[in-house]
Amino acid sequence: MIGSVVGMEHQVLVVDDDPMVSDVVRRYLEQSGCRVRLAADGSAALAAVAAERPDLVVLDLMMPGLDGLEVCRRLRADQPDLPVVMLTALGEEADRVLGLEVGADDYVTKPFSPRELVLRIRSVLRRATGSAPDPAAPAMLADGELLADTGRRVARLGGEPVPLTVREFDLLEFLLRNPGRAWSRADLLKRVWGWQIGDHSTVTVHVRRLREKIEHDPAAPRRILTVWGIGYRYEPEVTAG
Amino acid sequence: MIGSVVGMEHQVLVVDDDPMVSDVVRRYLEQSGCRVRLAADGSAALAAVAAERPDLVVLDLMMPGLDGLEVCRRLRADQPDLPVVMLTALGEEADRVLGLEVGADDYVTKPFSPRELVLRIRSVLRRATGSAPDPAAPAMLADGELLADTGRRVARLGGEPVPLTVREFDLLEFLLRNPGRAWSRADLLKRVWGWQIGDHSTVTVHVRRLREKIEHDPAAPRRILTVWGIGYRYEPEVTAG
DNA sequence: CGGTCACGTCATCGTTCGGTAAGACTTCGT
DNA sequence: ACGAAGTCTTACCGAACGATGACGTGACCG
Repeated sequence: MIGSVVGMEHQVLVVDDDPMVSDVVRRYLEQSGCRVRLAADGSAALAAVAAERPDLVVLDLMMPGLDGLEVCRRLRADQPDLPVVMLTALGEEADRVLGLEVGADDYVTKPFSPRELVLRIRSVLRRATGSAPDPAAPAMLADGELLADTGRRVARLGGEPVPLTVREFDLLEFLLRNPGRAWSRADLLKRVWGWQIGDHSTVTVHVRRLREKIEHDPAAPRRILTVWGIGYRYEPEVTAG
Repeated sequence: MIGSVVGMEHQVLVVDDDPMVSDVVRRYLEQSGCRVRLAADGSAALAAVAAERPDLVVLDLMMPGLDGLEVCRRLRADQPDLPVVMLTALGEEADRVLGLEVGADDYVTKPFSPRELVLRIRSVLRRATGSAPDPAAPAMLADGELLADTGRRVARLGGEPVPLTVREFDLLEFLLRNPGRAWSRADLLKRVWGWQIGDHSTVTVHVRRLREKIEHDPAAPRRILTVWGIGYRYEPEVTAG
């Protein structure tokens, strides 16, 4: 059970030309307590946004006519605060960077688990509606000397700014949000990269690069620990609770 | 059973026409604390879901009669929240098929490592039960001073972390979940290693290594006891109450 | 058009793991 | 007490795994 978004019922506009997709998405969103409208193409989407004033738009990247990027740009021009979650396929040229560039608040790669999508949407909604302190999506993640400012997407180590790339920050953010537990490379690929399949060494390398930046001694990491035969685990400096 | 199992015991339905596969999967899942039901084909699966109300379904894609896709669709129509993990042979069709069309929550390609499958299943269950970012809620097996944290895959002896290898942890976990009775080496080979046949000395050696790490005096073990002529038995420090 | 940066991939290398074998030791039946 | 069967202990070695450095590509910038 996905559970309802606390407090109010949100209205979500789902824009996708494939009914197969939009239908599944709608069912899941409705289940989680959202009102849902559908639009099959870009211009319908723009019209629907004007008419319905949704709280969030789920936008497929590849569509006939106005594609997701273009729709997103026009939305941004008009309503910069309207949260947008992008749907992209793996094979598509545009990856997340492109999506984020035009101002999407999050993206989900196809094929995705509907559950995952709903979680992302809820997270974006929570952030967007600026609701009170939300333990599920704090803007600042801190552990001892290490601080991750998810708003500015900047990390600090004892006050000193640490330049992290997009991937590195995503990875760190995920680990900080899910500390203590051992995550397999496949898990990380899926939840940080949004890939269902892929080369596990990608994770290995990025963990290494991240360690290089946030561990005092990268050869003997104290935060991002290797769980042999399993994956990695973030060890909180300060034990929660 | 000793050891407060913090975190609930899930029921999982495994659907596969190949007993070879489903049997191994079942053993691993049971070892990791799930109750398991088997179904050999699609219609049996649907019946079992209706009758048993499992928390999660592991579904083979290729099956005679109703295949995994069809089963998944019908499940979705009825119970959109029931998590499904797909088993697929490495193939090209998998991506398109699996992502949206049927809404599987994850999939694992054959051949797979049973351990990886169990990790995925746990991961899906965790998300599904909505306890995602909760580092305090992994299943803990405890007996007196000894603690096995299955989330972190770390054991503790009186608070002090004890580094265990994958096999050692698996073995300990099994014994903690099945204390008090004697297990033959063949049993352990089957249920911990997933082997039907094999050298019994493998077990002997691993028990030795485990004792070395968790017994105060490995020469006079108080937890993992030898049952002469039979095998081994985990002796709970605290008698179940 | 170079130069830089991010990032995925690959090859290599050192480490760890874990199964096996062999000998020492203990238990048990006679 | 003796031999046989069972168990413990140690050492070894191939295989699996992770760390590391380097390369190729594409995006972005001057």
